[in-house]
Amino acid sequence: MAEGEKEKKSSSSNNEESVKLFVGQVPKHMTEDELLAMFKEFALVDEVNIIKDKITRASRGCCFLLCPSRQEADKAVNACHNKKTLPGASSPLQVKYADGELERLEHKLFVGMLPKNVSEAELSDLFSKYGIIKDLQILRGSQQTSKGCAFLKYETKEQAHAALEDINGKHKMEGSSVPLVVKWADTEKERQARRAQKAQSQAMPNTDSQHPSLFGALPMGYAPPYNGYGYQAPGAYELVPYRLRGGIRPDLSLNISPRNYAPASYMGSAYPTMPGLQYPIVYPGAIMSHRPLSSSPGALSPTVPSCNSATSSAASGSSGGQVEGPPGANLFIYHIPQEFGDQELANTFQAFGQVLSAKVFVDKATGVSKCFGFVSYDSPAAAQNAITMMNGCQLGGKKLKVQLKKDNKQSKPY
DNA sequence: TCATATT
Repeated sequence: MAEGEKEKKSSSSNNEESVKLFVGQVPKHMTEDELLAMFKEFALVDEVNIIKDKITRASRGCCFLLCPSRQEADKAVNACHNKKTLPGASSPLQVKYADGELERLEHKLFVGMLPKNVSEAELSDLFSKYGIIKDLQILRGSQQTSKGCAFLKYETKEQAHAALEDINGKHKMEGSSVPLVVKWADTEKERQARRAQKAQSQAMPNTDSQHPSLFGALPMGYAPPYNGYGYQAPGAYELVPYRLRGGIRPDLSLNISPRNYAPASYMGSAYPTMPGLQYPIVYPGAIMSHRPLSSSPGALSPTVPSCNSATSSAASGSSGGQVEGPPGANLFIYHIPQEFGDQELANTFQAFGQVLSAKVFVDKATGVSKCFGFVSYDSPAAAQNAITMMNGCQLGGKKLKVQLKKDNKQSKPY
Protein backbone atom coordinates (compact mmCIF):
# COMPACT_ATOMS: atom_id res chain seq x y z
CA MET A 1 0.00 0.00 0.00
CA ALA A 2 2.87 2.26 0.69
CA GLU A 3 3.92 1.13 -2.71
CA GLY A 4 0.88 2.77 -4.15
CA GLU A 5 2.33 6.12 -3.40
CA LYS A 6 4.96 5.55 -5.97
CA GLU A 7 2.74 7.22 -8.53
CA LYS A 8 4.50 9.51 -10.87
CA LYS A 9 3.64 12.75 -9.28
CA SER A 10 5.81 15.04 -11.28
CA SER A 11 4.80 15.28 -14.86
CA SER A 12 7.61 17.76 -15.10
CA SER A 13 10.09 14.95 -14.96
CA ASN A 14 8.86 13.54 -18.22
CA ASN A 15 9.33 16.80 -19.95
CA GLU A 16 11.52 16.53 -23.01
CA GLU A 17 13.17 19.75 -22.02
CA SER A 18 14.27 18.65 -18.62
CA VAL A 19 17.74 17.35 -18.12
CA LYS A 20 18.97 14.74 -15.73
CA LEU A 21 22.35 15.09 -14.09
CA PHE A 22 24.32 12.50 -12.25
CA VAL A 23 26.11 13.60 -9.12
CA GLY A 24 28.89 11.64 -7.46
CA GLN A 25 30.76 12.15 -4.20
CA VAL A 26 27.61 12.78 -2.23
CA PRO A 27 28.02 11.94 1.47
CA LYS A 28 25.76 9.06 2.29
CA HIS A 29 24.11 10.82 5.18
CA MET A 30 22.77 13.74 3.16
CA THR A 31 19.08 13.94 2.44
CA GLU A 32 17.40 14.84 -0.80
CA ASP A 33 16.12 18.04 0.75
CA GLU A 34 19.56 19.08 1.87
CA LEU A 35 20.95 18.43 -1.56
CA LEU A 36 18.11 20.24 -3.23
CA ALA A 37 18.69 23.27 -1.06
CA MET A 38 22.37 23.24 -1.85
CA PHE A 39 22.06 22.89 -5.60
CA LYS A 40 19.37 25.53 -5.78
CA GLU A 41 22.01 28.07 -4.94
CA PHE A 42 23.50 27.48 -8.34
CA ALA A 43 20.70 26.51 -10.67
CA LEU A 44 17.04 25.69 -10.93
CA VAL A 45 16.53 22.15 -9.80
CA ASP A 46 13.16 20.43 -9.84
CA GLU A 47 14.05 17.24 -8.08
CA VAL A 48 16.81 15.37 -6.33
CA ASN A 49 16.82 11.60 -6.24
CA ILE A 50 19.37 9.84 -4.15
CA ILE A 51 20.53 6.60 -5.66
CA LYS A 52 20.06 3.88 -3.09
CA ASP A 53 21.03 0.31 -2.67
CA LYS A 54 18.20 -1.84 -3.91
CA ILE A 55 18.16 -3.96 -0.83
CA THR A 56 19.33 -1.89 2.07
CA ARG A 57 17.95 1.36 0.75
CA ALA A 58 21.10 3.05 1.95
CA SER A 59 22.49 5.87 -0.13
CA ARG A 60 25.08 4.78 -2.62
CA GLY A 61 26.82 8.09 -2.41
CA CYS A 62 25.40 9.60 -5.54
CA CYS A 63 22.19 11.13 -6.81
CA PHE A 64 20.34 12.46 -9.81
CA LEU A 65 19.29 16.05 -10.30
CA LEU A 66 16.44 17.04 -12.52
CA CYS A 67 16.88 20.45 -14.07
CA PRO A 68 14.18 22.20 -16.09
CA SER A 69 16.45 23.00 -18.99
CA ARG A 70 19.82 22.37 -20.42
CA GLN A 71 20.84 25.86 -19.51
CA GLU A 72 20.08 25.26 -15.85
CA ALA A 73 21.80 21.91 -15.95
CA ASP A 74 24.91 23.51 -17.36
CA LYS A 75 24.84 26.06 -14.58
CA ALA A 76 24.85 23.30 -12.01
CA VAL A 77 27.66 21.48 -13.76
CA ASN A 78 29.80 24.57 -14.17
CA ALA A 79 29.31 25.70 -10.61
CA CYS A 80 29.77 22.37 -8.89
CA HIS A 81 31.67 19.82 -10.90
CA ASN A 82 35.05 19.37 -9.27
CA LYS A 83 34.47 22.66 -7.49
CA LYS A 84 33.00 21.76 -4.13
CA THR A 85 33.76 19.03 -1.69
CA LEU A 86 30.90 18.21 0.62
CA PRO A 87 31.67 17.60 4.29
CA GLY A 88 32.54 13.97 4.72
CA ALA A 89 33.38 13.38 1.08
CA SER A 90 36.92 12.54 0.08
CA SER A 91 36.92 14.33 -3.24
CA PRO A 92 34.97 17.06 -4.99
CA LEU A 93 31.48 16.68 -6.37
CA GLN A 94 31.19 15.03 -9.74
CA VAL A 95 28.37 16.57 -11.69
CA LYS A 96 27.64 15.45 -15.19
CA TYR A 97 24.91 14.52 -17.58
CA ALA A 98 23.36 11.22 -16.65
CA ASP A 99 23.98 8.31 -18.97
CA GLY A 100 22.27 8.82 -22.27
CA GLU A 101 21.12 12.38 -21.55
CA LEU A 102 23.49 14.06 -23.92
CA GLU A 103 22.62 11.72 -26.71
CA ARG A 104 18.96 12.16 -26.05
CA LEU A 105 19.35 15.89 -26.13
CA GLU A 106 21.45 15.97 -29.22
CA HIS A 107 19.25 13.88 -31.47
CA LYS A 108 22.34 12.27 -32.83
CA LEU A 109 22.09 9.79 -35.67
CA PHE A 110 24.50 7.27 -37.01
CA VAL A 111 24.62 6.75 -40.77
CA GLY A 112 26.20 3.61 -42.12
CA MET A 113 26.78 1.93 -45.47
CA LEU A 114 27.98 5.13 -47.06
CA PRO A 115 29.95 4.76 -50.23
CA LYS A 116 33.50 5.82 -49.47
CA ASN A 117 33.49 8.59 -51.99
CA VAL A 118 30.48 10.42 -50.63
CA SER A 119 31.30 13.89 -49.38
CA GLU A 120 29.93 15.88 -46.48
CA ALA A 121 28.18 18.15 -48.94
CA GLU A 122 26.39 15.29 -50.65
CA LEU A 123 25.29 13.87 -47.35
CA SER A 124 24.13 17.22 -46.22
CA ASP A 125 22.04 17.60 -49.36
CA LEU A 126 20.26 14.39 -48.69
CA PHE A 127 19.63 14.92 -44.99
CA SER A 128 18.79 18.59 -44.99
CA LYS A 129 15.44 17.73 -46.50
CA TYR A 130 14.31 16.70 -43.06
CA GLY A 131 15.50 19.61 -41.00
CA ILE A 132 18.32 21.78 -39.91
CA ILE A 133 21.57 19.91 -39.58
CA LYS A 134 23.56 21.14 -36.66
CA ASP A 135 26.51 18.90 -37.08
CA LEU A 136 27.69 16.36 -39.58
CA GLN A 137 30.88 14.43 -39.81
CA ILE A 138 32.00 11.56 -41.92
CA LEU A 139 34.35 9.31 -40.02
CA ARG A 140 37.73 9.16 -41.66
CA GLY A 141 40.84 7.13 -41.28
CA SER A 142 44.45 8.13 -41.34
CA GLN A 143 44.62 9.20 -44.98
CA GLN A 144 41.34 11.04 -44.71
CA THR A 145 39.71 8.07 -46.32
CA SER A 146 36.09 7.68 -45.43
CA LYS A 147 35.17 4.89 -43.11
CA GLY A 148 31.81 4.70 -44.74
CA CYS A 149 29.81 6.09 -41.91
CA ALA A 150 28.90 9.39 -40.35
CA PHE A 151 27.34 11.11 -37.39
CA LEU A 152 24.68 13.69 -37.80
CA LYS A 153 22.83 15.99 -35.46
CA TYR A 154 19.53 17.69 -36.11
CA GLU A 155 17.99 20.57 -34.33
CA THR A 156 15.03 18.60 -33.12
CA LYS A 157 14.15 15.05 -32.39
CA GLU A 158 11.29 15.16 -34.86
CA GLN A 159 13.59 16.04 -37.70
CA ALA A 160 15.98 13.27 -36.81
CA HIS A 161 13.15 10.82 -36.49
CA ALA A 162 11.74 11.77 -39.86
CA ALA A 163 15.10 11.26 -41.53
CA LEU A 164 15.61 7.95 -39.80
CA GLU A 165 12.23 6.62 -40.85
CA ASP A 166 12.55 7.81 -44.40
CA ILE A 167 16.11 6.81 -45.17
CA ASN A 168 17.07 3.84 -43.06
CA GLY A 169 17.14 0.74 -45.18
CA LYS A 170 15.43 2.51 -48.05
CA HIS A 171 17.64 5.07 -49.62
CA LYS A 172 20.53 4.03 -51.83
CA MET A 173 23.23 6.50 -52.61
CA GLU A 174 24.17 6.89 -56.21
CA GLY A 175 26.25 3.97 -57.40
CA SER A 176 25.63 1.94 -54.27
CA SER A 177 23.85 -1.35 -54.21
CA VAL A 178 22.98 -1.30 -50.55
CA PRO A 179 20.70 1.11 -48.75
CA LEU A 180 21.93 3.45 -46.04
CA VAL A 181 21.63 2.50 -42.43
CA VAL A 182 20.35 5.17 -40.12
CA LYS A 183 19.99 4.64 -36.41
CA TRP A 184 20.19 6.58 -33.21
CA ALA A 185 23.80 6.94 -32.21
CA ASP A 186 24.92 4.71 -29.41
CA THR A 187 24.99 6.22 -25.99
CA GLU A 188 28.28 6.62 -24.29
CA LYS A 189 27.43 3.68 -22.11
CA GLU A 190 26.81 1.41 -25.05
CA ARG A 191 30.07 2.43 -26.59
CA GLN A 192 31.90 1.68 -23.39
CA ALA A 193 30.28 -1.68 -23.11
CA ARG A 194 31.36 -2.45 -26.62
CA ARG A 195 34.86 -1.23 -26.10
CA ALA A 196 35.16 -3.22 -22.91
CA GLN A 197 33.95 -6.28 -24.68
CA LYS A 198 36.46 -5.86 -27.44
CA ALA A 199 39.25 -5.30 -24.97
CA GLN A 200 38.21 -8.38 -23.07
CA SER A 201 38.24 -10.60 -26.10
CA GLN A 202 41.70 -9.36 -26.92
CA ALA A 203 42.98 -9.62 -23.40
CA MET A 204 41.76 -13.15 -22.98
CA PRO A 205 42.02 -14.66 -26.42
CA ASN A 206 41.67 -18.16 -25.11
CA THR A 207 38.56 -17.59 -23.17
CA ASP A 208 36.77 -20.80 -22.66
CA SER A 209 33.25 -19.63 -22.80
CA GLN A 210 31.95 -23.04 -22.02
CA HIS A 211 32.49 -22.18 -18.46
CA PRO A 212 29.20 -20.66 -17.56
CA SER A 213 30.46 -18.75 -14.59
CA LEU A 214 32.81 -16.86 -16.79
CA PHE A 215 29.96 -15.01 -18.29
CA GLY A 216 29.26 -13.27 -15.09
CA ALA A 217 32.76 -11.92 -15.08
CA LEU A 218 32.46 -10.34 -18.47
CA PRO A 219 30.77 -7.09 -19.33
CA MET A 220 27.16 -7.20 -20.26
CA GLY A 221 26.50 -9.05 -23.42
CA TYR A 222 26.21 -7.04 -26.51
CA ALA A 223 22.68 -5.95 -27.22
CA PRO A 224 22.10 -5.75 -30.93
CA PRO A 225 21.03 -2.44 -32.40
CA TYR A 226 17.31 -2.10 -32.40
CA ASN A 227 17.08 -1.97 -36.13
CA GLY A 228 18.96 -5.14 -36.74
CA TYR A 229 21.22 -3.53 -39.26
CA GLY A 230 24.93 -3.60 -39.06
CA TYR A 231 26.90 -0.83 -37.56
CA GLN A 232 30.17 0.66 -38.66
CA ALA A 233 32.01 -2.51 -39.38
CA PRO A 234 29.59 -5.31 -40.07
CA GLY A 235 30.97 -8.41 -38.51
CA ALA A 236 32.55 -6.51 -35.72
CA TYR A 237 29.74 -7.62 -33.57
CA GLU A 238 28.80 -11.14 -34.08
CA LEU A 239 25.66 -12.07 -32.34
CA VAL A 240 27.65 -14.55 -30.38
CA PRO A 241 29.51 -12.27 -28.09
CA TYR A 242 32.43 -14.42 -27.24
CA ARG A 243 34.22 -16.47 -29.70
CA LEU A 244 34.40 -20.11 -28.92
CA ARG A 245 37.78 -21.53 -29.46
CA GLY A 246 39.28 -24.89 -29.15
CA GLY A 247 41.99 -25.68 -26.73
CA ILE A 248 41.72 -26.96 -23.28
CA ARG A 249 42.77 -24.91 -20.43
CA PRO A 250 42.06 -24.99 -16.79
CA ASP A 251 39.73 -22.28 -15.79
CA LEU A 252 41.94 -19.36 -15.19
CA SER A 253 39.47 -17.22 -13.47
CA LEU A 254 37.94 -19.20 -10.72
CA ASN A 255 39.96 -21.99 -9.37
CA ILE A 256 43.13 -20.21 -8.58
CA SER A 257 42.90 -20.96 -4.98
CA PRO A 258 46.06 -22.05 -3.32
CA ARG A 259 44.84 -25.46 -2.50
CA ASN A 260 44.05 -26.17 -6.10
CA TYR A 261 47.64 -25.87 -7.01
CA ALA A 262 49.93 -28.74 -6.56
CA PRO A 263 53.64 -28.59 -5.96
CA ALA A 264 55.92 -27.35 -8.64
CA SER A 265 56.31 -30.71 -10.21
CA TYR A 266 52.81 -30.44 -11.44
CA MET A 267 53.23 -26.90 -12.65
CA GLY A 268 55.83 -27.92 -15.14
CA SER A 269 53.50 -30.14 -17.00
CA ALA A 270 50.67 -27.73 -16.72
CA TYR A 271 52.22 -24.89 -18.61
CA PRO A 272 52.13 -26.07 -22.12
CA THR A 273 48.41 -26.41 -21.95
CA MET A 274 47.93 -22.97 -20.52
CA PRO A 275 48.95 -20.57 -23.23
CA GLY A 276 47.20 -17.77 -21.43
CA LEU A 277 49.51 -18.08 -18.50
CA GLN A 278 52.90 -16.68 -19.12
CA TYR A 279 54.49 -17.33 -15.82
CA PRO A 280 54.20 -19.43 -12.77
CA ILE A 281 51.76 -18.43 -10.17
CA VAL A 282 53.12 -19.05 -6.77
CA TYR A 283 51.45 -18.44 -3.52
CA PRO A 284 54.21 -18.41 -1.01
CA GLY A 285 52.36 -17.76 2.16
CA ALA A 286 49.20 -19.38 1.11
CA ILE A 287 50.48 -22.85 0.92
CA MET A 288 51.69 -23.09 4.42
CA SER A 289 48.63 -21.83 6.11
CA HIS A 290 46.51 -24.61 4.82
CA ARG A 291 46.76 -28.16 5.67
CA PRO A 292 49.74 -29.59 3.87
CA LEU A 293 48.92 -30.46 0.34
CA SER A 294 49.04 -34.08 -0.24
CA SER A 295 51.78 -34.96 -2.61
CA SER A 296 49.56 -37.24 -4.57
CA PRO A 297 47.95 -36.08 -7.75
CA GLY A 298 44.74 -36.39 -5.87
CA ALA A 299 45.43 -32.93 -4.60
CA LEU A 300 44.24 -31.73 -7.92
CA SER A 301 40.91 -33.36 -7.72
CA PRO A 302 38.21 -30.98 -8.70
CA THR A 303 36.35 -31.79 -5.58
CA VAL A 304 36.73 -28.24 -4.93
CA PRO A 305 34.63 -25.84 -3.83
CA SER A 306 35.31 -25.85 -0.28
CA CYS A 307 33.15 -23.01 -1.27
CA ASN A 308 34.09 -21.51 1.94
CA SER A 309 32.38 -18.59 3.45
CA ALA A 310 35.37 -16.45 2.76
CA THR A 311 35.06 -16.80 -0.94
CA SER A 312 31.37 -16.43 -1.11
CA SER A 313 31.25 -13.44 1.12
CA ALA A 314 33.95 -11.88 -0.92
CA ALA A 315 31.91 -12.44 -3.99
CA SER A 316 28.90 -10.82 -2.46
CA GLY A 317 31.03 -8.02 -1.21
CA SER A 318 32.33 -7.24 -4.61
CA SER A 319 29.01 -7.54 -6.30
CA GLY A 320 27.38 -4.93 -4.16
CA GLY A 321 28.95 -1.94 -2.59
CA GLN A 322 32.37 -2.39 -1.18
CA VAL A 323 32.39 -3.85 2.24
CA GLU A 324 34.98 -2.28 4.40
CA GLY A 325 36.51 -3.93 7.40
CA PRO A 326 37.39 -2.36 10.73
CA PRO A 327 40.25 0.13 10.91
CA GLY A 328 43.56 -1.50 10.15
CA ALA A 329 41.93 -4.44 8.42
CA ASN A 330 41.85 -2.99 4.92
CA LEU A 331 44.65 -3.44 2.45
CA PHE A 332 45.74 -1.62 -0.63
CA ILE A 333 47.49 -3.87 -3.11
CA TYR A 334 49.52 -2.82 -6.09
CA HIS A 335 51.10 -4.79 -8.92
CA ILE A 336 48.32 -7.29 -9.03
CA PRO A 337 48.75 -9.46 -12.12
CA GLN A 338 46.81 -8.09 -15.04
CA GLU A 339 44.54 -11.07 -15.42
CA PHE A 340 43.40 -11.14 -11.83
CA GLY A 341 39.82 -10.24 -11.13
CA ASP A 342 38.06 -9.80 -7.81
CA GLN A 343 37.74 -13.50 -7.33
CA GLU A 344 41.37 -14.28 -7.93
CA LEU A 345 42.35 -11.52 -5.59
CA ALA A 346 40.07 -12.89 -2.90
CA ASN A 347 41.40 -16.37 -3.39
CA THR A 348 44.95 -15.19 -3.11
CA PHE A 349 44.34 -13.46 0.17
CA GLN A 350 41.86 -15.71 1.86
CA ALA A 351 44.63 -17.77 3.39
CA PHE A 352 45.38 -15.06 5.90
CA GLY A 353 41.99 -14.44 7.37
CA GLN A 354 38.33 -13.89 6.70
CA VAL A 355 38.10 -11.85 3.52
CA LEU A 356 35.19 -9.45 3.58
CA SER A 357 35.70 -8.09 0.13
CA ALA A 358 38.24 -7.99 -2.64
CA LYS A 359 38.19 -5.57 -5.50
CA VAL A 360 40.46 -5.14 -8.46
CA PHE A 361 40.09 -1.85 -10.23
CA VAL A 362 39.47 -1.89 -13.92
CA ASP A 363 39.46 0.80 -16.51
CA LYS A 364 35.92 1.81 -17.05
CA ALA A 365 36.32 2.10 -20.79
CA THR A 366 38.32 -0.98 -21.59
CA GLY A 367 37.59 -3.32 -18.73
CA VAL A 368 41.31 -3.84 -18.32
CA SER A 369 42.70 -4.23 -14.84
CA LYS A 370 44.54 -1.29 -13.43
CA CYS A 371 46.60 -3.74 -11.40
CA PHE A 372 45.65 -2.36 -8.05
CA GLY A 373 42.87 -3.16 -5.68
CA PHE A 374 41.65 -3.61 -2.16
CA VAL A 375 41.17 -6.48 0.19
CA SER A 376 39.26 -6.10 3.42
CA TYR A 377 39.52 -8.50 6.32
CA ASP A 378 37.45 -8.76 9.43
CA SER A 379 40.43 -8.15 11.66
CA PRO A 380 43.62 -6.08 11.68
CA ALA A 381 45.56 -9.18 12.62
CA ALA A 382 44.57 -10.87 9.39
CA ALA A 383 45.62 -7.80 7.44
CA GLN A 384 48.99 -7.73 9.18
CA ASN A 385 49.40 -11.38 8.48
CA ALA A 386 48.72 -10.79 4.81
CA ILE A 387 51.19 -7.95 4.66
CA THR A 388 53.88 -10.07 6.26
CA MET A 389 53.30 -12.95 3.95
CA MET A 390 52.46 -11.24 0.69
CA ASN A 391 54.19 -7.90 0.55
CA GLY A 392 57.06 -8.10 -1.89
CA CYS A 393 55.94 -11.48 -3.02
CA GLN A 394 56.66 -12.18 -6.65
CA LEU A 395 53.39 -12.83 -8.36
CA GLY A 396 53.48 -12.68 -12.08
CA GLY A 397 56.01 -10.28 -13.48
CA LYS A 398 56.16 -8.00 -10.51
CA LYS A 399 56.36 -8.00 -6.79
CA LEU A 400 53.16 -7.34 -4.97
CA LYS A 401 52.96 -4.29 -2.83
CA VAL A 402 50.70 -4.90 0.10
CA GLN A 403 50.00 -2.09 2.53
CA LEU A 404 47.33 -0.86 4.83
CA LYS A 405 44.84 1.17 2.90
CA LYS A 406 45.11 4.83 3.54
CA ASP A 407 42.01 5.97 5.23
CA ASN A 408 40.75 9.46 4.70
CA LYS A 409 37.77 9.48 6.88
CA GLN A 410 38.71 7.79 10.06
CA SER A 411 39.37 10.63 12.39
CA LYS A 412 36.74 11.50 14.90
CA PRO A 413 37.71 14.86 16.30
CA TYR A 414 35.91 15.28 19.54
C1' DT B 1 49.57 4.08 -6.53
C1' DC B 2 44.27 4.32 -2.18
C1' DA B 3 36.87 2.76 -3.22
C1' DT B 4 34.01 5.87 -10.10
C1' DA B 5 28.74 5.33 -7.73
C1' DT B 6 23.85 5.69 -13.34
C1' DT B 7 17.13 4.93 -9.59
